Amino acid sequence: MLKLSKKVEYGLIAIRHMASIESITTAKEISEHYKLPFDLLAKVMQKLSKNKIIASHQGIHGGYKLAKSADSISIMDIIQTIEGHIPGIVQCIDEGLEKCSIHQNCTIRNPLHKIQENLESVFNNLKVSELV
Amino acid sequence: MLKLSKKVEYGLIAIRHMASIESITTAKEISEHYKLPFDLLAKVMQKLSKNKIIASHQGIHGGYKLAKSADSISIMDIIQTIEGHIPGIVQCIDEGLEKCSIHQNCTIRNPLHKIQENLESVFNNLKVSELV
DNA sequence: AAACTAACGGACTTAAATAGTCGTATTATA
DNA sequence: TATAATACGACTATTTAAGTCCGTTAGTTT
Ligand code: SF4
Ligand code: SF4
Repeated sequence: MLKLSKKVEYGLIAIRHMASIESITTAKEISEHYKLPFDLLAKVMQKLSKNKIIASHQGIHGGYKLAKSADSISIMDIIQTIEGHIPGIVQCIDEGLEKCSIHQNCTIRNPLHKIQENLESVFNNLKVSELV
Repeated sequence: MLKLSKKVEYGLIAIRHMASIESITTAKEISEHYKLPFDLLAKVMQKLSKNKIIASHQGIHGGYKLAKSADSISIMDIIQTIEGHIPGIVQCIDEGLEKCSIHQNCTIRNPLHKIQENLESVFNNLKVSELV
């Protein structure tokens, strides 16, 4: 409950790595350096690349590097990219109100949505450049 | 990811219900009123009772009511009671550093622990009396 | 004392989300 | 043309969450 996924952790580690070096790097390099499962990391980096957070170069001396400055990438950008959406702490935020079978009797929605806002601002305000 | 469990939601609904009325109420009453699965709700309430957040009375006119004032119960109290522990956003908080297979190479631990602190204070500072 | 009703508690099953793997295609370079 | 990298989709396995079942215990009322 309330746990970040490993994919997000791997993404954060990879992004932080790229932010700390200047040159291009590869998924293999990162997976070996940090002992991360290669296939999983590779897919995470592909998503980050697709969303223009990192830039990719195929071919024999290819790899990845940051596509923007470290202080313009928020943790939420990374989470949203990897998970596909902003994570909600309750079903009605993720899937819409109607999807929750008890929404007509729900008395806790408003306060939980306030908590959600707090949570989002925490992840929005923390930038990659502050990952120290 | 980052989602509250239904057990916690059910607990919050039940607690809020008890906070809004004066008299004793039963698990059956709440489960019917809010259309919650009885067995699951019952176990949640038993945990809340065991941790002295609500008081139980067995027997034919028994039931539950709050054991303390609504402004002295935090959302974290409820979460901690139902989940059995304070939830950590990463493995090393829940299970200890050694349990994470990559902890020796982890570069993101410190900032994530900061986020954890933020998160905890949000849940600690919100009281049942503010569930509106 | 018997019947009733509500809390108590453990074991179990099912469903869903997460984590990890595999195979293959594409692309750029040397 | 061989090589090394990204790119993608399908698949399996593991873990967690959700829900159910069944029997027990304990007060109340008749
Ligand atoms: S119970 Fe209320 S807060 Fe939870 S998902 Fe349903 S509507 Fe949203
Ligand atoms: S990767 Fe780092 S932050 Fe995540 S659980 Fe392991 S030690 Fe903790």
